[in-house]
Amino acid sequence: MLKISKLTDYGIVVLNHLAQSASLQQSTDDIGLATGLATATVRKVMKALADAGLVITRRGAHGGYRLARSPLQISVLDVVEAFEGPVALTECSTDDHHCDITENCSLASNWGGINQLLMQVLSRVTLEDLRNPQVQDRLYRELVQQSPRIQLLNL
Amino acid sequence: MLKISKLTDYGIVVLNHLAQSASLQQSTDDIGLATGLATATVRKVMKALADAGLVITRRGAHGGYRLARSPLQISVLDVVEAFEGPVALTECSTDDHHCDITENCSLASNWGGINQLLMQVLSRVTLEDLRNPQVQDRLYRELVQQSPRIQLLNL
DNA sequence: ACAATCAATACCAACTTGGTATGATTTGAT
DNA sequence: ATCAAATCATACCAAGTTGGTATTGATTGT
Repeated sequence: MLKISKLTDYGIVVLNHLAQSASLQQSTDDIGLATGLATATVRKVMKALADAGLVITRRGAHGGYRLARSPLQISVLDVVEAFEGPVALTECSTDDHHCDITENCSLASNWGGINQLLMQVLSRVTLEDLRNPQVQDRLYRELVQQSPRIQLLNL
Repeated sequence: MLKISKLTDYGIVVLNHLAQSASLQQSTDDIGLATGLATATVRKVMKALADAGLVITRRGAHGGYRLARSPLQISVLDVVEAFEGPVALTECSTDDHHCDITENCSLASNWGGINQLLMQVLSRVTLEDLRNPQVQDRLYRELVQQSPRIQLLNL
């Protein structure tokens, strides 16, 4: 599977909706109505998004949520991390790698590399990309022609 | 998290061990001893690997397992799929995409693109790469200079 | 004051995952 | 043939995770 959680998926859907509604303040009810999600669920989703700083909330009457920044500046990685914490394919790939398999598991260091790679990819897909189907072109161009990337891989 | 399952991780560890032991036939006990995993668990791991055709089994006395092909020809994607089935970040990204959110969830098509991208990355990291830390160099070169990739992205 | 709205927490059912056990089947050696 | 060494196929269960909901409290505008 290697799948993201449903909550993360909902997060994307909600953000997408907020992006359409531009500067409009949206209440959880509004969002629930528009996306087909139960408002209770929406609340949970919004909290994670707010904690991650992806949306700005206003409490009280006529309050609600709006995007914290442009859809071009919100990456899939941002959303994934908002709901699931830092990307760590294995326990080895976190900072404190303590294998219970005391083995000469020299693989650890290299998992880190793959992690970086996946994060690179996810961080390059923006909310805007998800909405407009030119993803592939942009990604290809960025991955292929940007050289700063190599630095991130050489750790 | 966006993590792989422990079983998948074990799979990599076991394959790594088999790669070290080259042509040697290894029993589940051997493997368990070498990797620190319980033999019962090893058996479960081996079944998945065998079903996926990554190892070749020989039953009966003096039986055991060995790699089905060179570590250069076994990708991380192979192993991930062996344990977790096809990579599908969201339910939308599978073939039969039926959102329960009847919404204009036009995102579906684009998730597919990201999926492809991740699979590309995972399929380019081989077991051999995991063992020798030149992963980054190879990956960079491949991702950057191979052009056939663009075809896979244009679907 | 009041109503609208988010915040924080807690809860629970359903599913997934990790690990183990058991009995059947295959193979090689004596 | 017989027996021991192995894998095969299943099934099981405890523990953790996930998804969804409810409840109570805090904040804001009118």
